[in-house]
Amino acid sequence: MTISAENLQLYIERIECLEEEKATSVSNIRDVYAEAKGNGFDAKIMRAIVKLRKLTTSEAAEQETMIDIYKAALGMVTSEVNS
Amino acid sequence: MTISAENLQLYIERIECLEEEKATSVSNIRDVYAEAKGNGFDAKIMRAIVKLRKLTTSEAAEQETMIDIYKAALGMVTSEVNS
Amino acid sequence: MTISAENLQLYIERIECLEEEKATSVSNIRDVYAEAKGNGFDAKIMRAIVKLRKLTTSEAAEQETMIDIYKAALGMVTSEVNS
Amino acid sequence: MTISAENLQLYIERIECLEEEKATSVSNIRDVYAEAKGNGFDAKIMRAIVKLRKLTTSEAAEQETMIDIYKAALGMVTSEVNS
DNA sequence: CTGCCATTTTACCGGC
DNA sequence: GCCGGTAAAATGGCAG
Repeated sequence: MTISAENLQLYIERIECLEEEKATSVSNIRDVYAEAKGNGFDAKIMRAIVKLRKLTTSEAAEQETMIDIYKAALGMVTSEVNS
Repeated sequence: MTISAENLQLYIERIECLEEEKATSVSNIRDVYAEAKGNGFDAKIMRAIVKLRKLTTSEAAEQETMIDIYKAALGMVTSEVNS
Repeated sequence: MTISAENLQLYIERIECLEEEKATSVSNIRDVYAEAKGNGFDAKIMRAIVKLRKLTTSEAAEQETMIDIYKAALGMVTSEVNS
Repeated sequence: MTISAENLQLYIERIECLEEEKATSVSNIRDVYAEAKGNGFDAKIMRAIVKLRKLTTSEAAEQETMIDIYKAALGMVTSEVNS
């Protein structure tokens, strides 16, 4: 046999373990939403809030990227716009 | 009424914490695939394997069966559906 | 045979035809970028511009959705913020 | 230098036009799947079929072989790798 | 050839 | 309980 079965086995096991961890987190998140809902909160709105707070962060990075690109674009133009 | 902004705050925080956990797991999973790849394994195939092991035997079989039926209907090799 | 092979055949063919169309468009898009690049333009920047112009439209809808959700949220609060 | 904003404009417009074409195709494809589903076909399986038909026979076989090898390495049923 | 980005597919969640 | 839409994951394609 040419592929090292042992190593493969170990990788697969590590992955499956991590996936279990992940599944637990997902499950817990669902539980919190459910609990909140049980106390009168609207899950949809909560999701929107969570999403928004994520975006506020990651969107900044995105904007930065865009700005960098446009800086580059401004260096590029050499343009004859009014031709 | 006792539904309070404070409670909402707490729920949001719990969720965000759990999402961070989840993100960590996801990141770790990616790392393991990357490491495996670095040692000559094929990540795509590994993903297929992990998925297979998740499926119960009957589910996997059922899906296969369906695909075979459709293939047969289209005259794509394999088996005799109309026997 | 229990699934109507003919209908299936037809659906598959229609899909494959449409996919071909789509592939042609994709290919043409690539060609335009390549041509532009050949004339000194930076494809990356062009992609950013195209993306931006798309976002400006579809992001408006997204924002609307968010606003609606928050309107609903404001209707919901009944809040005791200062408890 | 002749690289002009006007040319850029034209390229962008051509791209946007082609992207619209592409979007139409994508939309039509979705519609066909929806119609098929409405007539009792399983869209997921149909997608699998379309994908299969794209793959050359040899590619499909190769992938299958790889999966079997990995499965064998993990002691997951099927075949004898080390023969 | 590797890493990144876009697209596509899958799974989840909320509504009917 | 199912369906539709929405978000996450995975695959594939492109540039460097």
